[in-house]
Amino acid sequence: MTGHPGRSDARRNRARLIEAATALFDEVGVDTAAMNDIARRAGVGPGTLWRHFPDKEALTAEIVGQSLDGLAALAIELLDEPKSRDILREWVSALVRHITRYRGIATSYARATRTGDSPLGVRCLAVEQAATELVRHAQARGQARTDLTGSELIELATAVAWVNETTAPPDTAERLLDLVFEGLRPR
Amino acid sequence: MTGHPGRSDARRNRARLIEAATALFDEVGVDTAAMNDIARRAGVGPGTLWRHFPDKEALTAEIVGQSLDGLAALAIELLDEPKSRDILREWVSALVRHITRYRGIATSYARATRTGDSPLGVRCLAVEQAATELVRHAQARGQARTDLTGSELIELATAVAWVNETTAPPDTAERLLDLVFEGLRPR
DNA sequence: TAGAATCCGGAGTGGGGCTCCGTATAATAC
DNA sequence: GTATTATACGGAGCCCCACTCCGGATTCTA
Repeated sequence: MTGHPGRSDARRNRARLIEAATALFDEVGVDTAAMNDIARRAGVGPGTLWRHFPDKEALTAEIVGQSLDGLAALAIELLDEPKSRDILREWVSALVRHITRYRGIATSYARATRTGDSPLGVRCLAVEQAATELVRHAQARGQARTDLTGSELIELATAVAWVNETTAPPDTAERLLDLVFEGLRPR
Repeated sequence: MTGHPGRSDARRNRARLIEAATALFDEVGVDTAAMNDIARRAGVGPGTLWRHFPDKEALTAEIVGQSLDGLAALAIELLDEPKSRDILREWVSALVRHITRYRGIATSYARATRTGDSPLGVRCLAVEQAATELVRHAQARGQARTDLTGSELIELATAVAWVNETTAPPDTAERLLDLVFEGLRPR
């Protein structure tokens, strides 16, 4: 029940690395966090870090992965919710919150989506499929325009998350999402 | 009429640097273009490059600057156009085209907007003022919801430009802009 | 407890942004 | 045309970072 078999110190170091990376990502953001610092913080040599994770993206995927899977699961749950709930809006809010959880993830996420063979890319594909399903249901409920696709929804959510962590004053995400959902035109 | 007074070789080198940078930005994008490569391409030592432009952002500002000023000017022109024209949509399209002109500019633009004292930041402020004016006119024409601000418009445009050059398949910008303007809801 | 498989540590590499200073060159004065 | 001075140039070099390599240590197995 320890995941990989391998040696005991290897498992321990892997856990320490993930812990250290999570902490550093939380403090300074994914793009600013230096790999050497993560290794030092974990009490481990740089070589050990690079053996456990072939590149920085693999480490990012490991940390961001679970909550990404959670998003796919959340989408499936929402499918059965009563028609009164605005499932699409709720899910996109969760998606944006997830992407803005650590600063700099939006870029990694975007790159991973384009080249879907990486460990993070596979997860992104799952999320996109969940989005497609969710959009279909929302359309049937009359809560989304009929020509909207799951990819477009994710692209817009990622865009809002990125601008929220880059340009905009903090916590503008919800306001921007409102604008995107209702449109810039008068209703 | 040579701009800076200074020495003749200095003016010549400055011109060569801008030319080389423009070419490299066009080929590989702003973020990928290495300063040393720009200097070599201009037939100039690295030191010369750094004396003319204190950091990479200054060089970027020099190249992106003119068309940014053009955007502010375009906004003023559009104010006098007949009511049949969709001035807000046209201007935002131009803004997005400008940001996607060189790959990687969206990030520089976003950073510059937040810290408005840089050479690029000043230009961004001008664009933002133009946007505010334009939004006001569009609202008077009934072409924009009344609670929309110029900053929000720019944030969304920047977001779309970024996702268009990062995640999305090429030339999705117009489609995404349509979605943002009309909203994800059914009309 | 010895041998083998596995893993660790950290010095090292290459690239990129950026700096410093001895030297060359353009402008000016004579 | 020459000397002087201010200005600009060139490129070696610094620091930081992602990433690699291998001799040596540690864990597992028989």
